Amino acid sequence: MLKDTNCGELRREHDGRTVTLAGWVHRRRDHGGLIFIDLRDTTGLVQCVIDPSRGDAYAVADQARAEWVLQIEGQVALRPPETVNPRLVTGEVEVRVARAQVLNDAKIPPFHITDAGEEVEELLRLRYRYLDLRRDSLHDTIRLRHRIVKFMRDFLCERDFIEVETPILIKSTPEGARDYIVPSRLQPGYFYALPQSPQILKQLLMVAGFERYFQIARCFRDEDTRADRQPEFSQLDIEMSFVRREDVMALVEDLYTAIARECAPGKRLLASPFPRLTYQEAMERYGSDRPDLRFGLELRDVTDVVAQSEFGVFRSAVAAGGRVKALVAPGCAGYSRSQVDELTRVAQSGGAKGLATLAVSAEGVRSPVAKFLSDAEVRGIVEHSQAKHGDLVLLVADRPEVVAKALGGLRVWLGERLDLADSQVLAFCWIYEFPLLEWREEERRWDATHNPFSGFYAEDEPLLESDPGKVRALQYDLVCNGSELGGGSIRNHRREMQERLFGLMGYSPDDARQRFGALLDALEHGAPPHGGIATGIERLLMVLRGTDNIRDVVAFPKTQSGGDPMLGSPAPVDERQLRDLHLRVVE
RNA sequence: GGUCGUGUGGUGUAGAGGCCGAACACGCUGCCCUGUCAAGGCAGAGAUCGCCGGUUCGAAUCCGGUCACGACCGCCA
Repeated sequence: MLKDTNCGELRREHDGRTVTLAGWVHRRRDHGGLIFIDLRDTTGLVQCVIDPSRGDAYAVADQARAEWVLQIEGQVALRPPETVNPRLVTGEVEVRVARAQVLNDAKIPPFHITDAGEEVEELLRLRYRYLDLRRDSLHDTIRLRHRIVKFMRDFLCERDFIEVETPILIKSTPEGARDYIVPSRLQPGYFYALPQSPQILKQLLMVAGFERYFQIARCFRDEDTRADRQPEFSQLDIEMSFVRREDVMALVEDLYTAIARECAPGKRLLASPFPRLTYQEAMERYGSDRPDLRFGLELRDVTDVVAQSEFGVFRSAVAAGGRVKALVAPGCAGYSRSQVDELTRVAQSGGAKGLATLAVSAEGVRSPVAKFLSDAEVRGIVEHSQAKHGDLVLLVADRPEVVAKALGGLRVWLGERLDLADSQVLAFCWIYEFPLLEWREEERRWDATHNPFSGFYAEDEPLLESDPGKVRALQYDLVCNGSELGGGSIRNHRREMQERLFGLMGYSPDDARQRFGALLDALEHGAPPHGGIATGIERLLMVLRGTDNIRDVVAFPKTQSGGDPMLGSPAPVDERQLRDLHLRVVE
């Protein structure tokens, strides 16, 4: 080794020890005589002092510049008391340099490699990702990612799970997300697809009798990115045989509780065991199936209060089977016209046609719609919404889904604007009892709300014929701080039932065989009852690191247009390669 | 497919039709300096304002297009 000690690990008990370090010049301070070099390696940094009396070492320190790679030999010494730096973990000591050697020089960095202050344009950071990753915060995130993944592996191995790798080149099964496809050289005109998830393969492993499987699985979805979505990402994929919903949930809850304790010591769990909300309840109370439980701001139903109102917007919405719900913005009664307009835009982006507001104060209620409402109605709204003096009541009237989406969006927006969420808190919760199916009006068919292999409550079976939208799936989502960390279900392990569901989803028996033949066949060969879950690695890291940008938790992320500015991907390929693959680029 | 935002020395910003032959901070180069830690002092180099076109006597600034990056809607079983 070119080093025998890590920079960031030196402490006062190492006083007097002779060490060899190797790392990067983090900062150099030249006093004309003395030169200080903060030498950085993956563990942190330590101050090295070079005295002019050390001729060769001094010459090295004299010419060294930021990000040069040096090997330094010297003696650890306690700093003079008045020069101790309490902001550095290594600040009580320094290394008195005896010898120094340049292992490599470095160009002037294209941007400041530091977490202090300014944000560098992200494109530049991505082009030089290997430099950006040197920053403490990113470096630490990638190391945390490793610790979490290792923790998951250790945790599951201890509980008799085995990790199985499943193929990356599989078969395209249209529906769901768009597949990335890979042309076959040996079979002209045929294509592989990259997995959107190993769903079918892990179910087949259950049929194969492994009983407890997991994988840190790479998944690929050719859809537009978002702040929390990349074209490729990782999931902790789990599947278990002979389990009930409770077993899977308990396992995952134990795992995530332990991760929070071991890997995020600064964070506090809001509640343990994790609260459980039915989908119905989550939508009613929070207007979302992934509620941020770090703050209240629950939605209140005032439909009954205004059902007979003179106010046409409310009355007609109710008459059409819709609802009127309220959200209280605490302390916002004084909002200006433009601030209320902003709230309205948020509501509209959630699909609402408009937003009615009531400002509650000691003097009474001010509202642009007051003239349409009776005193009793105004009183009823204030009472039902539990608004206090100084609060602003926000009302949306529409179909229940629209009301939920609009007010749910406003709730999240207000949570941010009013800084209601404690960033040190992890509010895990489970959402369960999702509807199994939803009606797709454009395609005139039922479709799985989550996953077409989900089982459902046995007692709901008659509803499959009479009212499919009411069938409750054995599906559960793990949610934390308003982010969907993952979801899973108990699967259908009998062919007849799975085929029946495919039928409801509009697949002919032929279609179903075409797409899911291997799984359907396998279900006939003694498939055990089974279920599992898949949770996003990046989503978890985002929550733990408190970032809203997925690129912060991926070593080499892609841009919004799916490219990598460092590698220059995607890129054209040689004519020769295309020929081998029986492809021609048109246009 | 759509909506919105951003693009000025190496980096981050300022600039709102003539005051811009583009300012500031950091960085960089040179000189000075033996206890700093975002070291300090002095001097200096460095950008025609993403790209193309238009309006105007005159454009970094206004307009159109385009490219890149980002946020969002659609999409993400």
